[in-house]
Amino acid sequence: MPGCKRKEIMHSEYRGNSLAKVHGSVFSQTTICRFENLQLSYKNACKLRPILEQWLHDAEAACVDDKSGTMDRRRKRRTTISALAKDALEAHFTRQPKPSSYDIARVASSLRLDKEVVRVWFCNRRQRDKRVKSSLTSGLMSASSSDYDIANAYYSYV
Amino acid sequence: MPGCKRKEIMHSEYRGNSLAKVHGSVFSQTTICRFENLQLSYKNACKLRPILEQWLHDAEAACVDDKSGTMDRRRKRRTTISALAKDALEAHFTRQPKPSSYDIARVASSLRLDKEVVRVWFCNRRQRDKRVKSSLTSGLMSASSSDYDIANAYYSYV
DNA sequence: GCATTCATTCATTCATTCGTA
DNA sequence: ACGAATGAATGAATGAATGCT
Repeated sequence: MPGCKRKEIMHSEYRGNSLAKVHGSVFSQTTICRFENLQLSYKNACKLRPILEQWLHDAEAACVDDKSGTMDRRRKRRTTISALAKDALEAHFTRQPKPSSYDIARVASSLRLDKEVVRVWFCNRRQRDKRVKSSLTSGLMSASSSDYDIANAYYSYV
Repeated sequence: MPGCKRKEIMHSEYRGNSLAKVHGSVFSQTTICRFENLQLSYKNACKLRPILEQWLHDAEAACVDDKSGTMDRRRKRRTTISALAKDALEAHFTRQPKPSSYDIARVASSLRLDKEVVRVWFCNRRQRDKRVKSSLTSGLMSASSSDYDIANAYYSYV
């Protein structure tokens, strides 16, 4: 069920200016999305729930602009990993989810990717794996399980 | 083959007021059109099929007006891109479907267009490209024809 | 009227920060 | 160092406005 309020909330955030800070923390569209689709770890979800729910409750969007834009150092340009490479990485992952730095180097060179990119890919892959397995599957946080199943479906095919 | 029922269904929707909601989701004329003309991704089409088919089946259009029209913020007025500019963009696309933000800026200024407009144009162009190649037109909906992905591999030059 | 294009919203992937062992 | 939390950037789904013809 897509939250109706979300749009409003996100809106201001979406346009550069952070908004309504609760407890001094603001969250991105990404996190809201994960929350709504139950893609957070159980622990994480529990922590965020009250905060996010309060947001969704408070209709008012008293945009507190701050533009704390302490834009840190240049962000590395996001690399696009081809589907081909992804398949290869996936294969490696099933065989060895936690490759040594040597393995990483090998894979990286074979796929013409930066070592760091490969390393990070495995990190994220492990996270995802864990999320899928531990987040709400365990049934704790009952909620409407059907929603989760749908979300989960996305992962089932990589 | 144009669906006969479609007109009726669309009609009410077309005029601002959402109608017969199935599962709470309503679709626009655009989406119906894409569905009928097989311009959706395989996955997307599968998802929509049951819903849309039910619509086309249910003759009655119990218009549930709600005008929940939480009319979002001002929508940017649609810019019209001249044929000339389009040709140029197209040329750029064949050379580099995924221009860097710097390239975008360059193209934008050379064509006297807003950077954002150019960026979005490329997004949409890529989508179209993918749709055409992967949807149903080409591969008789063979599941994982990743022609695009393979082609894309060439572009991943970091 | 139906189809296509510009625009926006929603979901996922690469990337970074931060606690902690 | 490593995983957990989090986000910017990107892709995917969808729509309003515009064209055809």
